[in-house]
Parts: sequence; structure tokens; C-alpha cells
Amino acid sequence: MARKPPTKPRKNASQERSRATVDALVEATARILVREGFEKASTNRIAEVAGVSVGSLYQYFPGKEALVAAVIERHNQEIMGLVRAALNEVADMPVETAVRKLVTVAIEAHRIDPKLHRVLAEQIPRTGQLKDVEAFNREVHTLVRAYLESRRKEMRKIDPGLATFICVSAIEAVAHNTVLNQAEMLSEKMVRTLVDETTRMVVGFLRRAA
Amino acid sequence: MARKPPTKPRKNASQERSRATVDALVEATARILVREGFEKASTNRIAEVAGVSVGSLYQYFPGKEALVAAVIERHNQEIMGLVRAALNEVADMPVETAVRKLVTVAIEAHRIDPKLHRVLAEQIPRTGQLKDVEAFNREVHTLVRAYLESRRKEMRKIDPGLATFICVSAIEAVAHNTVLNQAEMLSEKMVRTLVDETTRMVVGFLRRAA
DNA sequence: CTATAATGCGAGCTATCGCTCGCTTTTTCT
DNA sequence: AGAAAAAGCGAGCGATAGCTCGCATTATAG
Repeated sequence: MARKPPTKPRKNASQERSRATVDALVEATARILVREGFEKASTNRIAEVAGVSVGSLYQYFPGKEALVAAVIERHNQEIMGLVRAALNEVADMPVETAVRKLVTVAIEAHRIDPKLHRVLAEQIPRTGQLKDVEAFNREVHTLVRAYLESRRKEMRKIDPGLATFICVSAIEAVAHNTVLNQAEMLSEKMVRTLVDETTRMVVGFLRRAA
Repeated sequence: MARKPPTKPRKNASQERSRATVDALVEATARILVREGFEKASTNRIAEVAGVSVGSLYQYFPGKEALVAAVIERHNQEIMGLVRAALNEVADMPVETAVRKLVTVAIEAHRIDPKLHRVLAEQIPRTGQLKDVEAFNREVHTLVRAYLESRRKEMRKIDPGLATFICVSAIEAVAHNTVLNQAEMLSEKMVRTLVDETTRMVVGFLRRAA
């Protein structure tokens, strides 16, 4: 009989078994969000799908929000990986090449898991994750801006921040809408044309010639 | 004593008092969505804020979803009014003028009630209103496309559907992000520059000269 | 092997949600 | 005026949500 109960720090996972539990919980949350929607993602259900008890869930996550936040975090890391790699790859290449790559990556990123992406986009405001997602956006913004500034010679006179804002918004929106409205926009050829045209728009916007 | 209870059609509002009730309910729903968030928008709370009983609520709306749907409908009508007016106004004007007007209107539309706009965008998938919102998007798309086709002479060779898709996505995204990230993008002068640059991008994209 | 910490369990509490139903009040009709 | 229809009311129902707590099981240390 321990008089002093071992102090439950309520969140750390040091052993391996517990890390597996945490993973299972995050994965289960993602699956439920995609397959059954946010309202079905009760803590009881998440635990059930993860093959874990509710009690264990609450040892690692302070609540439902934290689970969703973890899923968002994971998904964002995945996307940031793609974006960082792409920008690194094109760092020394001309604007046209870089923009084309960025557009392509944006579409790929949305294709990782469109349904999850959609659900998460909806739930972000609820999770208090706004800060993290803003950080995510800021990083994209910063990376793109750095690239653009390094290529200033190829570009007309324009505020780099503004240019970044407009380009990123436009590219992201085209990718987002393309992937989410699969019904009408679908074939590989269409996608290629779309990349061509979007690239053209952005490059035309940035280039010297008016 | 009526043996046959008067049949409750469960939704029609014929008298004036009832129409006021319905309005109050929709208005209350919007207010709660904006000020307290979706999860606080319980039917009990909505009725309370509307100064109406839950019972009355259920005489006109089959459930919570219907309330949110009504708010979405109202908001969309407001925006469509602006868009229709704008496109009508510029119907005979050159592309540059038209695009500038559209960009301006897009920002104005988002400014009507940014917070509401955000919350609604999040809740749309939940309400089964997807169809209505798609119809809304299709109308914008159709109107813009019709305009572009009428101005084909000023434009380079490009599929009108694709051009519309890219332009509308880009314009909407810039407006959306501008209004929602007020923190960093704010001053009137900035807005004007933003409109200029966005117009430049879209017009450059559509125009003949490559 | 035994003690102690770490992890896992799940019945069940409390709170709240969406919603109904029997009734009263107001309006309309004749 | 009186009767019937329309509108409004709100206590309270069943369901389910988030979450806790006392205990069981598994891993680590001495």
C-alpha cells in the first residue's frame, strides 16, 4: 500500500507500450474523423477503435481537443516535409521552375488525405490549435518569401511580403479547390493543364515584363 | 375539444408574429455562432437568446441543423446580391475594370461579417447544406464565366471553364485570407495595393499578351 | 522474488443535449 | 360574441457526452 500515490504527471509516455498506445489513439482519431465525422469522434469511441480503454486515453490526453490537435500536428508535419523539400530542391532554380514545383507540391500535399485535410480544416478553430496552424502558415510564408527575395533579379519591383501573400494564397486555393471538387476536376491531363496555367499566372505576376 | 388535432405541418409560418419568431431564431443562431461558437449553439440556448421557448423553435425548425442551414442561406443570399450587382454593373466594361470590381466586391463580401463567414464555412459539411453552397458556387462560376466569354476578344486562347476556376479561386482566396488575417493586413492603403496587385495578376493571366 | 512504479482498465457519475407533449394564450373567422 | 386554428410555452424525457476513480495487470529495480 503506497501512501503516496506515484504522482500521475498526466501526459508523459516513457515506456514503449505507452508510446504505442498514444499512437493508436491518434491514429484512431484520424480514422474516425475521416470515416465517421467529427461528431462521432467521442472519447469513448476513439478509445474503442484504438483498442484501449477510456481511462488510458485520459492518461495521455487531457481531452478530446488534444487528440484532434495531435492529428492536426501530425498532418501538418507531413505537409511541411513536402514543402521544405520542394523549396530546398528549387532554391537555385529560376522562378518559373520553382513556381511550377510549388504548384505541383501544393496539389500533392492536398492529395495526401483530402478527407482528413477537409475535416481538420474545419476543426482547427475549435482546438485552440490556431496558434500552431498559424505557425505552420508563417513558415510557408517565410520560406517562399526567402526564395523570392533571393531571385529578386528576375522579378519586377514589388513588395516581397505582398507578393508572397498573393502567390501562396492563389496556389493554395487552386490546389484546395481542385482536390476537394474531384467530381468535376479529375483527369491527369486536366491536372497538368491546371498546373501549367496556374504557373503561368503566378510567374506572369512576378516577372519583370508588364 | 377537437378530436382531430389541427395537424401541425411543422414548419410553415403564416401569421406575422410567427415570422418574427422565425427571424429571431435565425438571428439568435447567427449571434451565438459568432459570439460563442458552434458547440454552444444548443437548441435550448438558441431559444433562450431568441426570447422564445424551445417548443416554438421546434414548430418551425426540424432540428439544430435546419437553423444553421437557414443562417447559411441568409448569408449566401447577401453575398450573392453583391456579386450579382457587381457583375451586372461591369457587364459591358473591359476586363481590367471588371476584375478590379470583382476583387473589391470579394473583399467587401468577406467583410460583411468575417467571423460569421468563418464559422459557417466550418459548419457547412455538417448541415447537409453542401448542395446549396455548391449551387451558390456554381452560380458565381456561371456568372463569371459568362462575362469572360462575352469578352473573349480581349483574352488569349484559354478554356473558359478553367480560366474561371483559377480566377475565382485566386480572388476568393486573397479576399478570404486578407479579411481573416486582419492582424497583419489592415490599413486602407494596404487594401488598395492588394486590390491593385491581385487585379494585375488576374488580368495579366487573362490578357492576350504573353 | 518482492516491492514499486508505470500502464491499462471500464463501470458509472454528472452534465448537457436534442427534442416531445400537454397545456395556455393570441389571432382569425364567422 | 364564441369557436377554432395558430402560435407559444417550458418541465422534463431518454440518450449520450466527457471524464474520474479504484482496482488489475505488466514492467523495472533491488
